[in-house]
Amino acid sequence: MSIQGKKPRVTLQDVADVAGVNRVTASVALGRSPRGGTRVSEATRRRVLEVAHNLSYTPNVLAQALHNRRTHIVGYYAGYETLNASHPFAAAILNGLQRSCRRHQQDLLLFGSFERDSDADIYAALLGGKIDGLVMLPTPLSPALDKLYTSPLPIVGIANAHPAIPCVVVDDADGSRQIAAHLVRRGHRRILYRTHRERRTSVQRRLEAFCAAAGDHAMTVAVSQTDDDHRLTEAEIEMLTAARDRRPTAVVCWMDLCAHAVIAQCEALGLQVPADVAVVGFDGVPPVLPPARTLTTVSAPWTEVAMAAVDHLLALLRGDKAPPETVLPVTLHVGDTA
Amino acid sequence: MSIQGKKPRVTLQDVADVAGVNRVTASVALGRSPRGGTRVSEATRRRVLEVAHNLSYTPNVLAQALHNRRTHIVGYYAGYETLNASHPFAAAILNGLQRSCRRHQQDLLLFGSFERDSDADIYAALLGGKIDGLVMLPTPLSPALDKLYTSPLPIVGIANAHPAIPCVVVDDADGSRQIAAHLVRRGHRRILYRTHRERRTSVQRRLEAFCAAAGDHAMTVAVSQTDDDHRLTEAEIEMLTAARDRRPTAVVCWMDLCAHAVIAQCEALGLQVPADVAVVGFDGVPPVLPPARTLTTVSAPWTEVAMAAVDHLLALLRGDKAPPETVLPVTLHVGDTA
DNA sequence: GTGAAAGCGCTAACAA
DNA sequence: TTGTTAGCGCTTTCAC
Repeated sequence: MSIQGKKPRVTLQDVADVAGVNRVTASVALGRSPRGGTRVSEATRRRVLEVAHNLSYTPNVLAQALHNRRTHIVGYYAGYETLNASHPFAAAILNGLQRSCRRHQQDLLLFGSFERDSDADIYAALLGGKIDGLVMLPTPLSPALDKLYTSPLPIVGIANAHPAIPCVVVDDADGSRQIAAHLVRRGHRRILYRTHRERRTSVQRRLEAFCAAAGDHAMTVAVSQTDDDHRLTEAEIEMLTAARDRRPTAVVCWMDLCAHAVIAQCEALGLQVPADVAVVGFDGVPPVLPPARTLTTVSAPWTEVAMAAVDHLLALLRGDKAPPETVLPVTLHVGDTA
Repeated sequence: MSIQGKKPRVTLQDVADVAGVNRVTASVALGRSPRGGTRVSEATRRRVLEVAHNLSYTPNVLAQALHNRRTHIVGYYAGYETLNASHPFAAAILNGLQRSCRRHQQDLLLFGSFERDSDADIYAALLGGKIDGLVMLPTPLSPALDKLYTSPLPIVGIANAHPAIPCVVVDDADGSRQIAAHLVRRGHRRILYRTHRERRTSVQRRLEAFCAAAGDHAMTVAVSQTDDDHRLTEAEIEMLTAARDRRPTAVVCWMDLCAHAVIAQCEALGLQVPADVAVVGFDGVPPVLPPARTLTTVSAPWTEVAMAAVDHLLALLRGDKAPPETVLPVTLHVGDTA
């Protein structure tokens, strides 16, 4: 193992000293300056460049950032949600953020879940100046974090719309309508819609659009609201195991992971999917591993959402403005579960 | 949408001005200083704190970092490999890094793949001072990047051992031996071992240990080396479809994703898994979605590897030293494919 | 207990 | 074409 962290970093002053010029001259010669073309003589420039190379000089981006007020770091904050990269949704977002950041030569700083920290700490971490702007997943925040939206920090939201910031979302309502239309075609009339308790806009929009569309198609919808996406409630089990002519013939879940959990539990209850109950999800991130069941789901372009979010954020940083709400289209993918 | 990026940040000077004290006094009063307890009067301190709170003052971490030479940011660089969060391995690593970073109050900066950038650019990005230390996936680097190992930047490697830096790896050799033992018990004698062309130490160790163990167990091993983990080569297909008494009865893959691809293709060729060919993987990251087949694989604690890496990195930053090679144990998980 | 001075490394503006 | 001055926001050292 090498002697790490021992050598002091090579500074611009060092380069200037060796090259026998002023710090500033060296700085300009290194070419990042505006009209550096005429400022430094060709001879000097070459000398400085050579010295810099010999010394393996790398500019201290911190000092640059302090001066320019630009770190070229974009932050991602998943709200109170843990940023679990194993979660297909989170992974898709992360991939999009990375792609876009690379394209724009920005670095990506991940803010994980802060369960333990106070809101003040989160606020400080986010506004400490490490990042130029923030992409976030707007969830119902505590009041203390509402300050975020009026802070000097440029913010773009994804997945959930929020009136205070530009947001990039998918067409939740349309997805729900597509699901409803599909189920009607398959002859379903009694639906169990499984939603999430937290009032995120995307969750709400999916639910409302589905209920509306279901009404138009003369389907009856029982709505089940829960915190735990992975376990059926007593009430749900009771419904699903009721008499054949009364129980719902399809379960629509607000997101894929929930749908997969439902499938597993239905099968455990002796219900065939989709023969006895059809199951539909929402998100449609293609799995890397071949899954047991190909879920019928609304496929949403989460990677593109993340990329658009970074684009908009950088527009804000340039002083341009970003559209309040960008809605990306979704598609229904019919699998073997509904 | 709010007026973003307009308000100037509130600075320590602002706080000091309003509180009617010197910048320094304010700084000390804010309590980050060593013996601030006695330095500032209780009255002053309270006043400063109150003003700071009223103004929603957040210290500029950049300025702090410039002074302290500590950004409290840990970087992760996946080498030339794309950091694909959908890849179970990458996701497990990311989760581990995040957990450990949060625990240690560090931020995590992701360096994506730099395919397009020159080595010099990578080097500059990594050494620019944004990060205090780096966790990386040592892969056979270009000579230009070898400088990284002798640079002042503290580095800890994961997954692949590298003599120049402290590394955290899993017990590749033991995993291979467990696989060999399992296959012998199941009566396999002719094995196809599918390895990767790039000479990473983990890949090498798995291969060598497997061949050695296979030899001990009197199994014959055909080694197939390839760039493309997802597609069987002509030669492999030929082997697998040879006469029953000559073809390999088991395929051992250097990693899970490869194994899943092999399974799919074997089945496409009309070969039953595991009846006609058994398939074994390596990595064993538990999938979030229920997979079609439960792979027989060596399960490695990648999340813990990542966490240990951050721990060691922070030890280096403290001036302590980290063990050259930390080896974490693995376990064979017998699924339904071998 | 408090203020003044110096410096972290860099760059924009102004002189020479 | 080059050097000087000043300042980004903060903290540590040393006088008062």
